[in-house]
Amino acid sequence: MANNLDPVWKALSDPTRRAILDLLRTGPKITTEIVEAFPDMTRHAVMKHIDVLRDSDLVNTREEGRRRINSLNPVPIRQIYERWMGPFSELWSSTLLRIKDDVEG
Amino acid sequence: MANNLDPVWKALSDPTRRAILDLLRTGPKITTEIVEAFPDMTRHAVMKHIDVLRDSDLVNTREEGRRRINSLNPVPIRQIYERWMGPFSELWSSTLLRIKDDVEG
DNA sequence: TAGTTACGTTACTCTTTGATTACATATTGG
DNA sequence: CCAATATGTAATCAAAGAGTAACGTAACTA
Repeated sequence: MANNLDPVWKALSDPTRRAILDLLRTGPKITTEIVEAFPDMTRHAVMKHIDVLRDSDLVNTREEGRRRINSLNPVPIRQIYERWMGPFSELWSSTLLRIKDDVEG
Repeated sequence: MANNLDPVWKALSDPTRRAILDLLRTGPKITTEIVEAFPDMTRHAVMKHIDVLRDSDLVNTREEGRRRINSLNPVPIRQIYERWMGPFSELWSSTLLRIKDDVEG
């Protein structure tokens, strides 16, 4: 298992890629289905994003004939939460945060 | 309150900036203190990272004489968790995930 | 088997980003 | 006041990232 989450952070920094992950949350999709969900972009641009997601292990791809079935791997997202966001969550319940919410809300 | 979390994602995608946030988790720091925590980088490089963190509202800065005191704002991190990671957390406990873990582990 | 479908590879732009260098300003302690 | 401290601005540069375009291959199906 890859232990360095840097590529995952990089992958998540792009809104298109996060949208692809949102899409895959509803179930596996073949590449063409994903491409068609982004009509403002060329097929190749979307495929590059899928490549990045696969390289960072956020998406698994298995081939079935001429189709490639892409499915979400939620493990790296969970790792980001546990390893990095977890420590910050202590601050979410602090008094300072509540004050800030009051001021801004 | 800023509602678009895109700049926050971008800010978090850089390991140096995440390290700065980790540092600020222990309490507010003046700019020079942060700079000195990254001896492999020039002062300006670190300051630019602080600028990005401030622009994305992850860090608040107040001036005190010739010093700038930088403090962590955990709110955007919480928002990322709630708005984006939360929906995925359903999958963390799903059967699909357990099967996947078994296959890959 | 011929044409359509699904996907891949390579190469080339254009923009953004991370970092450096040089110069400048403001504060403060002695 | 003056030198050291703390920070800021501007110009520049290299590398990475996002997107497009052109061409190619393998598989299904009618």
